[in-house]
Amino acid sequence: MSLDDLPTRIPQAGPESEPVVRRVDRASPQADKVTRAEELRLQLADEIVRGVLAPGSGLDETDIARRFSVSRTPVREALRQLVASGLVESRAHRGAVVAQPSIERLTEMFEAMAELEALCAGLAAERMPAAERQKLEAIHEELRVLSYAGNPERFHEVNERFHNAIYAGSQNGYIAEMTLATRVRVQPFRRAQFRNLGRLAKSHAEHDRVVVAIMRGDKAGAAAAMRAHIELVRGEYELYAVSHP
Amino acid sequence: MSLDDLPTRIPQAGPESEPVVRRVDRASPQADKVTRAEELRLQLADEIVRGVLAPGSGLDETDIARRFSVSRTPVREALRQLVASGLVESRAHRGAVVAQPSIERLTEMFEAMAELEALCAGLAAERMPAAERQKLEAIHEELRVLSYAGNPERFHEVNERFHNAIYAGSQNGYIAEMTLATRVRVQPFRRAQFRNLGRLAKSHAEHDRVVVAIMRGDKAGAAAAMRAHIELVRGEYELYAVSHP
DNA sequence: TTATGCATCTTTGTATGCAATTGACAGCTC
DNA sequence: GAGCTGTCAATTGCATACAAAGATGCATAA
Repeated sequence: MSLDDLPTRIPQAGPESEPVVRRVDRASPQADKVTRAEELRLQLADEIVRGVLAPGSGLDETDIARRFSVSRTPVREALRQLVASGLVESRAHRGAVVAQPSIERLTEMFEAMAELEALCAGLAAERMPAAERQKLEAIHEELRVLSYAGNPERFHEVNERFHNAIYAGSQNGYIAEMTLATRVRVQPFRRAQFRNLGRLAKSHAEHDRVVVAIMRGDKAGAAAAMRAHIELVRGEYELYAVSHP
Repeated sequence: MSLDDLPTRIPQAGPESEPVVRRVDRASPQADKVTRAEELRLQLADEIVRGVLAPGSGLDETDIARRFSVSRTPVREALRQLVASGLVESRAHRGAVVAQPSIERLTEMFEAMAELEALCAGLAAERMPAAERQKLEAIHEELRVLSYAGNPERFHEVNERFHNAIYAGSQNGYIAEMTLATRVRVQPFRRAQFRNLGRLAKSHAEHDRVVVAIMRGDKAGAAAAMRAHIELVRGEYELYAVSHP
């Protein structure tokens, strides 16, 4: 599963400042895929992850084709790739819908995410280069400020950078991609999370334990702290799921 | 990423004996997809995993279409899905080839596999129901016999069942699928592994530590033993990779 | 009134033709 | 002779037409 081109990218260790603003982030060594199918896939994935297309929504090939002014062929290819990535489900001759996992499945996905993120945190504690550690601390500090400011959207954005930095810290691109893919798949079901403002400060406190452990090179501690963090996040979700059945 | 339909299936906890022999194992609740694209995908995936299509082989749409007596459309869809699953790589307008990861990438994948299998083993030690534990022991015993008999093909087959039983033992379908997907992706690069006959007995000895720990409910021990096992497997691979550059 | 079967209709699956992009090779210039 | 450029062939990407499989709704019978 190549996740090089999922909506959210894992920042690499290279220079932070990008000289040019591009419509789509295409810094990966793997060259651009400027096909319509690819653009559609990115667009649809983005809409699913951002909640514009709610879980369960029907994805009519003809509708989508009309909407983007292309034929059904690239739409079909995009949908197939989304099916493979788990964001979309489809059955032969019965159309495709935005994936709507069962509660049991979501529980499994959260458990997997906790374990994967814990793995990344543990590996990061062992291996993360000094420069990356400093950047992680900087992001963490940014989150501290934002947790006071109480801006959920911005917090969410920087929070993603925080987690991505830890994925990259594992120094294992494959594990980082799996972890990100799991996060992306869970994303549609945790949108409203940071609406709860008290959550921001709590989240920062949990992050703090993770960062301290990583800085200290404490593998087990970092893994445990991250696992706890994700499990608390999952707890918040359950409240949400129950109140919105 | 839905792996419900990868060439190798994770056996569930249900009754072992299947009353009817089917061409393709389709016991999943998710109904059959009897489209040509789907058949092609399974067929091609199988050929890649079995080594019939070597890494780096070109996958010409027209050739494949002729070979299977279909049009290019289902071929394209099958290839797209294989790209998404990681077994195939493709660049726009330049065709598709069987995935040929770099040594670095393969190292990452093996590390991921070690961690995922260790995770499964640990969870299995905690959660596996008694009936499944007994089946695991039975498979382990089967492997013991086969390690004497020295039949690499059969050993390989039962070995897969052994690992699949542990994936299922995690009681987490999502983690089991990720682990299996990783195994499948690595598969083309470890074909010749059990040619080395001495490896069979060693493998069984390593498995033994895993099984004992699982039976004892020793989470950490099971994880550690499995991690060690996979890392040894990786060691064997490196020898193979070096001698066949 | 309800259930069942048939007809039709919508939607997806497949085939095929054309357009666009790429990589190579030949010919030209320096 | 080396390097560049333009043209060409091969292959993929996209569009459209047609076929097939579910879904829907109505009619009819119990």
